[in-house]
Amino acid sequence: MALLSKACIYGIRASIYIAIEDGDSKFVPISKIAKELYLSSHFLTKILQELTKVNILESYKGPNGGVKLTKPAKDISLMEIVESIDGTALFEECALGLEGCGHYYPCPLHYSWVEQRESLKNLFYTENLETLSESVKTAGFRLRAVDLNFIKNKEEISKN
Amino acid sequence: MALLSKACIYGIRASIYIAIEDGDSKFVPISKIAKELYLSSHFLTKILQELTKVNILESYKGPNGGVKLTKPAKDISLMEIVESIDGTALFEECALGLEGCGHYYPCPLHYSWVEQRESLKNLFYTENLETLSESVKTAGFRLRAVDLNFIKNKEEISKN
DNA sequence: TAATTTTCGGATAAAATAGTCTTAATCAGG
DNA sequence: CCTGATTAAGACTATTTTATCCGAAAATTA
Repeated sequence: MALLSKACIYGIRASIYIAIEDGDSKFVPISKIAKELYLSSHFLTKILQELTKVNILESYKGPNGGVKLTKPAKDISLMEIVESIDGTALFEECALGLEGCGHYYPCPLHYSWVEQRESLKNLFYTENLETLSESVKTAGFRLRAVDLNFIKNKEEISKN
Repeated sequence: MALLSKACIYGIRASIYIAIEDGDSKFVPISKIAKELYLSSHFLTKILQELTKVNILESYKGPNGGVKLTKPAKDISLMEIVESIDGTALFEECALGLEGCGHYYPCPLHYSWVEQRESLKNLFYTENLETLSESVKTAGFRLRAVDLNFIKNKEEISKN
């Protein structure tokens, strides 16, 4: 099991890409994003529709159309995107899935998990489309898959 | 999306229950565990079979049979259980799902996530069936659902 | 040996997630 | 005001996860 669903991961990658392409001032076609990030354009369309619905993106039909950010990249946190696609379960719920878990009726994992959860929440609130797109633009951080066939030492490159 | 799958959550709750019932020295019937924790005994049987397969549990058929821990509760970490059921993705993989993400080809979230991931890993390695079952036995921490119909202020009880 | 209790494991069903495809609406440019 | 390009929307399919059911096998008790 992963931390985020694929839909969410794709939505985040696409959003960062839009920010890189100055998608706060002009429309970026979904087909272009999908091609650049090696994603299915149909699936991505469906995901970005959700972000349009919650007003993180704005879409425009027809030639020169596409999607763009509704506000400056620095004002869109990762949290907004994740909550829109995966919901708030990860940041709000009990690790053991017990309803009503809290200080009054804690589960055995409650206090450790709350601490962890808050730290995770903080991470997602702090990261935003500006910080993330900057690290791609200036430091060459990666937004898409690497063709592992060209890599000699696969163990090595996965080191932290 | 939640942190852990339901199968995993049920497996953890059941394991803690087994530890509480001194399941390191005697067999505890799965039907009893399921009944006490309000879980489907069939589904739980299937989940615990996996824990038997990886040698965290030992099973015995027939009357007075059931499952028991293969080693002392304090030697079984939460990590062992989670890895057996949900795999290692959560603790090893890139938050954006990029293969080969690491120091050499980091994704924009890499360094923040690695820090978080290590902290999460530490939590799961530290917690074990003894610490967890102790908090249920001595502090009355909760292993099963509360009937929320009896609770007046549902907001209040979910406070951290 | 027969009845009972329990796990094991395969078959199936239901629900959630992931992904594809088609159609309709809309727009730009000629 | 056509025509081609482009996106939105939603129907459709596939896969994975979650859950149930049932018969078989194993062990115990009587």
